[in-house]
Amino acid sequence: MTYEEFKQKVGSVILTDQGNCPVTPVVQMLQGKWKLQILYELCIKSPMRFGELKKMLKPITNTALTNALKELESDDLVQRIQYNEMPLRVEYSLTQKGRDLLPVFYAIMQWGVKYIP
Amino acid sequence: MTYEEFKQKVGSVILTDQGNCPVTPVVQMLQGKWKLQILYELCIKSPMRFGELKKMLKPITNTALTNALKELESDDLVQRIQYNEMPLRVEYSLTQKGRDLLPVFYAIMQWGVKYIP
DNA sequence: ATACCTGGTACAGAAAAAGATACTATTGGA
DNA sequence: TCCAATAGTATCTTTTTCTGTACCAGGTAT
Repeated sequence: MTYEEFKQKVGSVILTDQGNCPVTPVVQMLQGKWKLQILYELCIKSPMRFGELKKMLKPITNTALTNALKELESDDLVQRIQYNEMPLRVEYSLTQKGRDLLPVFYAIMQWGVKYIP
Repeated sequence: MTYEEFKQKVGSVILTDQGNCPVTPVVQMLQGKWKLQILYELCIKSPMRFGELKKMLKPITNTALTNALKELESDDLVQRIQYNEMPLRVEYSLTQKGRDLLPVFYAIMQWGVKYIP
């Protein structure tokens, strides 16, 4: 994709607010030390339980995992379902909105293939 | 793109390190309050001078702009060229590596079109 | 001489993010 | 009655990031 193609596409698709980068809010939604790794685990396997995620993301703390999951949930990227069994079971999975990030991740990975050794 | 397609593509292309999200380092490179907005301005217009960027990104401070540009430069996403005229002129532009992020930004914007009202 | 232009630096303080440690609620079972 | 398991909370400290303010350097115009 060239500059010019990009400008054309950007211009016609979403550049309604002059000067405000439309990519920023999306990347802000993915910011934080753990969110992307959580989404990645949920891309690979879904649903996953709290403790399962914690094991995969070791050495994450309860606090960090809880906070990240809450934010992802409030952005509607991740769904939380609680089963009131004993012991308690809570499962996390991607929402449709979350799954729709896959092409973004894939574009990033293609860039990574070229530039990360 | 579905889960399964993603897993297949990820698995074959880049998932050599088990459990480590390959998207994370790229997003980390874009983190920080100003970097994306700088890249975005340089997508729209390139090259741009220091003062010109400062005007576009107002109310950014000198410190913040300098730091962000230095990091982008050290990641080889942005190129700095200094012309020793008077008054001094310094121009910033995207490198090829930086321009190759355009498909990523475009994928993000397509997602944004669907989910950001 | 002095003030002004561009493109920065230096440094202190405020604010935000992350980490460490301890604790809670539910309830099934020994 | 007390312990274990899961899925968290609560609170404090440390670390990182961001901001505000002042200043510098080379050269030019007055």
